[in-house]
Amino acid sequence: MKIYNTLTGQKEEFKPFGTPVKMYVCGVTPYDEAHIGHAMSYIVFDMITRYLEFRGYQVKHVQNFTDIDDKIIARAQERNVSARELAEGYIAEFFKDMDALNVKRADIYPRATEEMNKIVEVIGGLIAQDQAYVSDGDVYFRVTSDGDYGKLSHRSLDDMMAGARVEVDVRKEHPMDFALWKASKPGEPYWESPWGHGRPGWHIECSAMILKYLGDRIDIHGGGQDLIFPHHENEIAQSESFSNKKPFVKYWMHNGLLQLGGEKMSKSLGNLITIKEALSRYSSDALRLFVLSSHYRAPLTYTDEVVMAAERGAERMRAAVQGHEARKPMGDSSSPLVVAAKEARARFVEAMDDDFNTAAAVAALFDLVRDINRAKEQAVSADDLAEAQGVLLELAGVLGFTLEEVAVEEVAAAPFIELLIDVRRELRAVKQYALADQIRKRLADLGIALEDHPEGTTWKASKVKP
RNA sequence: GGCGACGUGGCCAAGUGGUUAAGGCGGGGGUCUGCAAAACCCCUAUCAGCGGUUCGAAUCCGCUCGUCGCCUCCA
Repeated sequence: MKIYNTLTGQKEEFKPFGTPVKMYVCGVTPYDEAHIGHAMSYIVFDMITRYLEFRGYQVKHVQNFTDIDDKIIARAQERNVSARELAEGYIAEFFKDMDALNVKRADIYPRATEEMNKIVEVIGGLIAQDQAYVSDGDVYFRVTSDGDYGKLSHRSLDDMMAGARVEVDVRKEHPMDFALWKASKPGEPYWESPWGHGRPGWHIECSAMILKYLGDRIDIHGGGQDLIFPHHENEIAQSESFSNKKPFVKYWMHNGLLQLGGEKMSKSLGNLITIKEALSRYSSDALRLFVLSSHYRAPLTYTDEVVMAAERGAERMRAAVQGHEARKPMGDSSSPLVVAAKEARARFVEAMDDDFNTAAAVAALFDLVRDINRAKEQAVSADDLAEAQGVLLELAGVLGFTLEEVAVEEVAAAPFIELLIDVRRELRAVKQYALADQIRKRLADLGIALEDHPEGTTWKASKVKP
């Protein structure tokens, strides 16, 4: 399989260093609710993890929490709680969101505040090698000590200086030098270090955690494209300088950014939609289909129209696996449906092997959906149908779809819905269609869709408005 | 100013040198239905513009127009 590597700008054959595949994905700074941009990123890397496992790789997945930084301190002071309490609360919310999105848990979730020993060790090592220096209680990384600084974002120090948006800071030797350790101000949380009380800079925690939990060379490092510079650039500089081993990361993977109404959704613009808000309107499968309908490296624009379209698509997939019953595989059926399922699988794998082309993989799934529905009308054997549905469920599962019916809060209302359906059946029996149709219409307005079949009437909750 | 991405049907989105340009949503017409819904069938594009390379280009090159991202906290 091939993976696009930001470092080289090319698709490369995936050859991990060994087993397990070591993967690190940048996590969040838990000072607020996670938004749908985070959802996109973690859905993407969830899909990548699931596919690697589907392809037989064992994956060791680490994701951090930046639970101490300026924003956390500021927010905690606003709310009059400790930085730790604030972070703790939003970490719990983050896990709720990820679970609701059916994002599989990483193996380890280290937190910056709990990795101070390793962080201090790495900073100390860099100072000892003269690649970092202490200045007024801060510690800075000396970018000129790293011969290939800028290789990930593909620009030179000269290019960056030409940007001219760098502030002059007398504490730094070079304007692009960045903080490894920040001295604390009075009243701020701090940790002990050889350079005085302070806290780690943003980039160093990831280097330290990777070195500690995965080693000095890892296979995949992921995050949003907005992290390429400066965050990941600095991580490479620190890590390779400290360990003297290259490459620090074999495949750098970056997802495109989610836009909202044409604008990038970002904390500074304040135009955020939280994951909870999105999930109150759409199913998690719909959000996932929305994300995976395009390539992970392409930017994506969130609009109600497009997510609603994904909701309808998700409903069609769900309907296709309805009534699936697990059966023993029958071996080699030559029925057209089973053959179609095999073809869908082959197309799916081919698409995914090409840098996780989920858009093409999803297309294969929808073709299988059509084949299954067609077969249902033609009353194929239960074994063949179960087999094809099983393939659809399996492949959809690799992309992280649950294909479970929309959870109905109205479940408590189910007996009443059944009652209305009974009444309506009586009305239809005596051809009181106007009343019968009114019941159907008003239930539809409440999000309950009725479907009349020769065998009787079924109902389901729907997120799609009639 | 520097670096980079992108522009495919009404909307979203694959395809990056050669059979009928995937798929989803929407729209139109059918089948089914008391009517619907769901499902199925059929229809709905020549790839921003111009020029070039080539036997042949959406796909390569150049220019023009347009959109966007990064360079600052950010997934």
